[in-house]
Amino acid sequence: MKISKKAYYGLRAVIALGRLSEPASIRSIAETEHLPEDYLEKILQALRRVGIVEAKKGADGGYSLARPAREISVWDILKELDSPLRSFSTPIKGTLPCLQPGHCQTNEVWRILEKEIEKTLSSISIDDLLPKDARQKHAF
Amino acid sequence: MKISKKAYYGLRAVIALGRLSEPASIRSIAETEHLPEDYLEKILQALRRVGIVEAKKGADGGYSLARPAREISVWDILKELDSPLRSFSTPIKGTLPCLQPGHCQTNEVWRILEKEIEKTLSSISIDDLLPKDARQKHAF
DNA sequence: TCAAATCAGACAAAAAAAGTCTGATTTCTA
DNA sequence: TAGAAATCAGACTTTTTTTGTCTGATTTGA
Repeated sequence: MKISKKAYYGLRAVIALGRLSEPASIRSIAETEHLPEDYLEKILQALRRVGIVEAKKGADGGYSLARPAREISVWDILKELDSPLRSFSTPIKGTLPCLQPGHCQTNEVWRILEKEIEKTLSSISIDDLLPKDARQKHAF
Repeated sequence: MKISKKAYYGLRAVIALGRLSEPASIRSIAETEHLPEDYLEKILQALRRVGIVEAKKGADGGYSLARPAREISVWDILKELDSPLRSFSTPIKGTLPCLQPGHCQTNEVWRILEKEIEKTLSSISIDDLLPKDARQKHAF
C-alpha cells in the first residue's frame, strides 16, 4: 500500500511549478529537484493530459500549472500517477458476486478505505504545500 | 497505493478462521477460500509470529485465531502483510532534512495519510466482517 | 510407527515500477 | 529561414517487488 516514486516525483514537480510564475523546462525542474529527467518527462506528460499542468512547446517553452495551486489537490495528482487501490481479481462478470466467502467483505473494506483516502488527500491543495508564512491555515 | 494479494489473502483467511471454533488446516482453508496453499502457509506463519493467529502442530492440528475476532482489526493484519506507506528515500541520516525542496512537504502528506488509514482500518474488526444478523453495528 | 500437520528457508516465475533511448514535431530567435 | 531548445510519442530495458513453488525438517496424535 505504498506510494510510488512516480507519484512522489509528480507531486514534487507540481509543488515546484507552484512556486514559479513562468513556465519551467523539464530539465530545469529535474535539476533543481534532483529527479530523473526522462522519467519526469513522462510524468509531466501524464499530468498534462488530465489538465493539471500545461505545456508550451518550442524554445523558451516549458510546463506550468494549468490552474491555480489552490484548485489542485494532492488527490488529483495521486489518482493519476499511482495505481488504483483495487487490484485483486473481482468476480467474473455475469456470475453472482461473493461466491467466495470473504470476498465481498474485503471489497467493502477497500471501498471504505478508498473513500477515506480520497477525502483526506482532496482536502490538501498544492497551495497548502507552498512555503509561506506560518499563520496560513495549512502550514507544512 | 494498491493493496497486495498477500494482504487480501490474509484478511480472507482470518475471516475464514473467525467463522470457525476449531483449528483449521492450511489445506482446508486454501480449498474453501480458493487460495494458493503454499503461499497461504507463509501468510499464516507471518500472522502467527505477530500473535494474530496460533498454530497447533501435528496431526489434527491447524490454525485458529489467537484472540477474539472483536479484538483483531483489519489494520492489525494489513500493517503486517502489506508494505508500509513510506517507501521512497528519506533524507540521509545526519544531514539536514528537507534540503530537496518539496521533500518534507510530501513527507508530511504521507504522514497525514498514514494516520488516516490506520484510524480507518483500526475501526473495523474481524468480528464486523463475519456474517450475522443485520441489526449489528457494522453489517457488511 | 505412520500420517498429517506446521516450520523454515531457499528458490523461481511473473508482474509492476522505474528508468532510458530514439526520433519526430513545434516554436522562438538570431 | 536555419538552428537551437523545448515538448511529444512510444518502444525498449532494467530493476525491484510480488507472487508462488519446492524441499526437507519437526512435531504430534492415533
